[in-house]
Amino acid sequence: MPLHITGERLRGLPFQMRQDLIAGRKRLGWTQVELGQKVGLPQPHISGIESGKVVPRFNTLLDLVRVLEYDLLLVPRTLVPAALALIHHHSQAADGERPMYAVDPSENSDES
Amino acid sequence: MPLHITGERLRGLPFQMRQDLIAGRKRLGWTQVELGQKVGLPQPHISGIESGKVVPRFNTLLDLVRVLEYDLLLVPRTLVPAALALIHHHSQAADGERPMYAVDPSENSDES
DNA sequence: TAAGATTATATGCTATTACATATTTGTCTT
DNA sequence: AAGACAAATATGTAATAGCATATAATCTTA
Repeated sequence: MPLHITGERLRGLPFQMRQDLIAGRKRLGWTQVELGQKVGLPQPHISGIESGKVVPRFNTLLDLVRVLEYDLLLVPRTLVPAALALIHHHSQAADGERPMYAVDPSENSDES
Repeated sequence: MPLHITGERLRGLPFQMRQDLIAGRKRLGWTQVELGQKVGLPQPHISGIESGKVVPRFNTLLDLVRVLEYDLLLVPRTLVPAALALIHHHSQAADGERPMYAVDPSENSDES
């Protein structure tokens, strides 16, 4: 199925991040219900987050990231390419390390 | 019960991240008003975010991170130390790249 | 096909961030 | 001390994620 990014104004998390969350969950062999239980969220919420229908709060996102064995790094943009190279070089567990700036510009912007 | 440290229900962003946001803003020589204008937020909001009184929504945080020339990376936890080493090695502008997992329980930030 | 498991959608209701505005406090400079 | 700039605090309203529940759609497997 074509995922035309434009037009479909999903104000969900960046596409790549959602893919990483889904990949992380499946890598651990968890269902949305199981993941939800570990972070205290109902399955519909996990579904909404993964599908980009809702944006979780930061703390909720942090919980998800942590149980999925990820972490969020705040990195100076000039160093992002180097960090990415390092990560990709070691890429062992699929790809879960894209920067937010790499996401398609059409899916997020200032809401002013 | 001896409180102070734990139990401090600061639902703000992780201490380190707030410090990085502040450091980034000051590195660019911006006031809270100026930063707010660039992301479309009033000064009191910037204040609340920086002081840990409120947690911005993800998109708001992303806007702040971007204008401050940072980026958020979702990294497999096993690779975080390597990424940190790389970043610290290049440490150009102080420290603006701690991982969220690094904030220990004593992240309590009520310095008063 | 049928049954079960998994995921997606729908609806109220609650909680809290976002927002606007005003006020206050603090710091620095003159 | 006074003034200007910066940052923090306070209040009220609006928008939205969180939540619980129910139900549908999809996928898997016997």
